[in-house]
Amino acid sequence: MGRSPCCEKAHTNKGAWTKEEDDRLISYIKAHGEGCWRSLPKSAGLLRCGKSCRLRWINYLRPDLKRGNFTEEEDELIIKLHSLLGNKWSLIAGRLPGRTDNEIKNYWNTHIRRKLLNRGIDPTTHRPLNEPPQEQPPPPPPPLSATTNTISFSTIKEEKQEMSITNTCKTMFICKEERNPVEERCPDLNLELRISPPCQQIRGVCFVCRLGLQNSKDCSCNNIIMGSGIGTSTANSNSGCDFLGIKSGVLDYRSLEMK
DNA sequence: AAAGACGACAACCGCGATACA
DNA sequence: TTGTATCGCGGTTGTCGTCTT
Repeated sequence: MGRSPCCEKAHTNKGAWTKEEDDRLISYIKAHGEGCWRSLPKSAGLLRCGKSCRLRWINYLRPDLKRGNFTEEEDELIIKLHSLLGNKWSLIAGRLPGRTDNEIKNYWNTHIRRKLLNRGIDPTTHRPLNEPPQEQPPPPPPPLSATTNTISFSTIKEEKQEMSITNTCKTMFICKEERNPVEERCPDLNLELRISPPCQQIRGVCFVCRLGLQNSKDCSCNNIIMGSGIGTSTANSNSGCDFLGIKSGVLDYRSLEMK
């Protein structure tokens, strides 16, 4: 039953990779291809965990990697993608050829985060720091045709991820605008997903409270009552209110479009 | 010049999803 | 159907180089 253990940790090297280890890994993968990470170390004569080999290959040894500084265009793309996807580094990396999730994650934490803070933007929410509470609900989003951004999800893996987002949405009462069911089967579809807090933030009670989590940090109706929240919550608006601590603006997937 | 602080990034760890026996 | 291994991901840590005092 099951499989044998991933690796014998007692007999594996840890820490920085040597040139010799790199060469062994590269030549083995060139000869046999990627995959079978579990058996790769033994076959390649490496005293490494398969997991470690995979990481080393994906992040540093792959021939298609683009090394060097990020361009301004890449910076802006990362920021935009992060505002849409959050810390989904692998998805973001999928949109930046030659860049890895680990590289982007490190770059985000060391450069972009600071860059956004200098701009007065919260790197987590992508909203202005110290944003004053809004008296009025945010204006309704402009017509879709005017706002749709195009993000191409080109790999099967990413499509799978998209599906998981959709499935998650369903379990979280997230509304999906099924404007054209045919598009769902098309790889070039515009998902037109809209993630909203449960439409029923009824009578000023947020979804978190409805789950019995009153006074939770995720409670947004406190914000309404106290008038001191991030300020976008309204009892009768679907747009712009917090949902489990995540801005619906951030979760507005209507702008994701499959290519 | 030395020591501590800080930044950058490579690598590890833990977890969830999935595959497999 | 169930238990376990594998894979892949995101968060965190460790280490090394550079800067500042």
